[in-house]
Amino acid sequence: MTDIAIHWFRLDLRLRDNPALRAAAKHSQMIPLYICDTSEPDALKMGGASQWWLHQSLMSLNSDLDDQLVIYRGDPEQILMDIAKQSGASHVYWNRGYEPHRINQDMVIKVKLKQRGVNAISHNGRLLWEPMTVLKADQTPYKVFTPYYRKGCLSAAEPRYPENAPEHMNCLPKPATSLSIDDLDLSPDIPWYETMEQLWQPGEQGAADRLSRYINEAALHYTRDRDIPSVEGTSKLSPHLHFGELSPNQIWYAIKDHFRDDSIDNIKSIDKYLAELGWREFSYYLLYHFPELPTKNVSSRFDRFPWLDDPTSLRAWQRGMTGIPIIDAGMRELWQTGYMHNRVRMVVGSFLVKNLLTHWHDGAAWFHDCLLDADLAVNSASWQWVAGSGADAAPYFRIFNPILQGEKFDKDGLYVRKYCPELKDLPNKYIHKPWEAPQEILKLSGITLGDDYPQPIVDLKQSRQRALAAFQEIKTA
DNA sequence: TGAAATGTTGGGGCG
DNA sequence: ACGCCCCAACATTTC
Repeated sequence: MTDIAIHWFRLDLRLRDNPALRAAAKHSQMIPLYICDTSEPDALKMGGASQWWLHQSLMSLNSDLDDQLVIYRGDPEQILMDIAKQSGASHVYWNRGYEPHRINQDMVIKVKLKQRGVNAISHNGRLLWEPMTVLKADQTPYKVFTPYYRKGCLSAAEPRYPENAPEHMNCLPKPATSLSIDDLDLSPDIPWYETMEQLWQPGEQGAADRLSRYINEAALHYTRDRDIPSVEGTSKLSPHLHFGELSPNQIWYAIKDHFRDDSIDNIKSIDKYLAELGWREFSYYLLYHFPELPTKNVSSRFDRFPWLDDPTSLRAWQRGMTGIPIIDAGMRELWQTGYMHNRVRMVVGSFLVKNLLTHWHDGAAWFHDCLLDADLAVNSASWQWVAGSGADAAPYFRIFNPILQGEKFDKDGLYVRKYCPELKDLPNKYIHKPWEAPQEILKLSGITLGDDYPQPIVDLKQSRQRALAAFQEIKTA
């Protein structure tokens, strides 16, 4: 009798610590399968940068699988059904997703496969603590991060220790109908990704390299360096994590094991970093328990918030042409590299939602389009956090002053000068507020405001007042 | 994982 | 020497 299993790769593009893959590999033969899902809702369609990453990551995975990766495009339900039938597979394995449409899709597929006598088995390959297992004493979900993390997660059972890659994978010959990675048409025609190629190495090996570099070079100084965008003070693992090129478990234990015997001073940095993984978990948790997170304000009083709809200022923000250096540097970093430093993400988010009174949906959509690490759960939860409409969100009146943020975290203007080179000759005193520079200094620096670099599109003080006034309108209930 | 406005304190200049 | 004022530095409150 046949003993064939399918492993359905999704956001778990790795061989190591992949529970579903391990389970599939135990069968005498297996089919490693990737499906380019055309049934996804629009809001989830990948932006260009993410597509480029996916292309690279699939290349890497396929190479690790000795060119055995089977690829199709279409509706996963149909494709899985067809392949199971043609191959005679008795089992299908995958790692669970937590996005509402994926939960739904998985449920439907499970039922249909079972109707055909095929076992469908899902594993946890994505989270340290799965959302359905973490509840308050009264069986309702947490709404505040700290108790969620401390009581709900850290005091619960320890996360799974990472597993090795399967020892053997006996892959069924690849069917002739399998597409090639190029057939998926993920790589853009215009090679705008050349900058990204310099900065990133998608795939399981790239993820492992990035993790060990972080552990060896930055982890001990995380609390000191993490807010300084001109310094490599963060791990930059987010795109790798999104595509599942490594699991949070691998990060968690690589760090815990490596710094096991370290002194109390260093533990601060370690715990702070691990808590950031906790925020990622919290985002997935919120999305699971509040499936409308991507579109609906968690705090419903924001439904009445008087957002402005001004395409001109939105576009200035998107293109990094607001006239406020730290904002423009961040938005240009995003556009050029597919990434933005976390501190700057908060500052540009606050600016869009508060100083420009733009709905957080617009910010989330642009980030989703441009980020290599675009992730529905994290992106939605983070924008609601910035906007003040989320669970355990930043209070609305916490409005960042981009000048002060710049002066505090980019003191010498290194970050601004890198992404706004037209400002590079301004002295530090004015690098975060060129409009306050005396004429002669602007002239010496080769800048004509409104020509080489924009005048600020809003007055920071006035727009701050306007935001506070707008917030007053929705304050009751 | 703020910022600005307002309040308080204490050292030093000065009549 | 003393009290008064100024104001920087820090603390608290408010948004």
